Amino acid sequence: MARTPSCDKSGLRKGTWTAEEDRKLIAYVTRYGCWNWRQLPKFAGLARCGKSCRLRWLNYLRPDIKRGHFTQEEEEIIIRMHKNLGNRWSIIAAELPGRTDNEVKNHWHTSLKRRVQQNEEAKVSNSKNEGPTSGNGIGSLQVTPPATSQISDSTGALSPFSSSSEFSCISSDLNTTSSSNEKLVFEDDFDFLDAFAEHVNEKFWSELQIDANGALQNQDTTQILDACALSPNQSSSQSLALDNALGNFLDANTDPTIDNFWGQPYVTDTSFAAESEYFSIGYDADLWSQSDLYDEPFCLF
DNA sequence: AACCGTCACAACCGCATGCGA
DNA sequence: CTCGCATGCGGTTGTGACGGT
Repeated sequence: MARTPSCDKSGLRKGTWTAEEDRKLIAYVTRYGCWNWRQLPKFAGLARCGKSCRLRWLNYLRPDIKRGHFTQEEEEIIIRMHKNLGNRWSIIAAELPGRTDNEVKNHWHTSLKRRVQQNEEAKVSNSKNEGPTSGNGIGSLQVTPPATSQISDSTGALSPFSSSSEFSCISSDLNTTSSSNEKLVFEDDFDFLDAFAEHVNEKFWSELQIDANGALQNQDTTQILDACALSPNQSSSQSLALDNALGNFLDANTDPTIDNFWGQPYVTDTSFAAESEYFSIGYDADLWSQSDLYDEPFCLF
């Protein structure tokens, strides 16, 4: 279901995202947020256009994405709203927590559209046979019940990054989530990344609560991420080092089998981040304040 | 086993919109 | 008001999977 990787004339990659690219994007957005999609790939060490990064994050990598089978209730909402609004996919998707406009749109074109058309045809046929009183309106639209396999997975098949029900009970309070009791001390930038990678299979996302717009709800977390954010004013050598680190840090620390890594629920623990000395050591406030790009508060995701 | 048509969906593209200078 | 840039949105395409013949 993926495209063959390719490369366009400008040297930017197109097509299927590799696991390594995903990890780079996740690591970068997780840590620094999406301060500027166009600039992001450069700092994240990705040979992708910003648009592609944004799309990949919003439609696939975001932690609150719900993937897999649409429930009957979700399908009814889509059908009803499409009837009223037409192809306003983003608005329709907004009514379906965890669903993206792209996914809703795809589901409509591949499944619901045909089903609704058949239903309409059936109604027309019935009306011819039974007269004008047979129509019941939108609410009567027949929605095919989910298959047995779908029923057995009543929570919906979630993305590799949200594949457990843990997301439905995310706690955002870093002060109360130090369950891991781990206090890690980071000696430099890359140790943070290494530590991040060590926890990437555990409970990372469980510490973050993200609203419908993808914004962090926990102020403490936002402040932390503000403080550790990387300035584009870094020297080129710093940027280069960062690129290398971002490209390799997870490889060096995560599960050796990529398939296994991506098959795991994307949940890890960030409580260590809140307690780390890294955030008070690695942040140059003066340098930071010089950057016009960062005048606005960070918006993670 | 090979071929072919269809399905599902990730990803791309172009246009629209919002916003700050 | 205009312009340029960043982001959002919806249409469309490309590709692997899968089932039927």
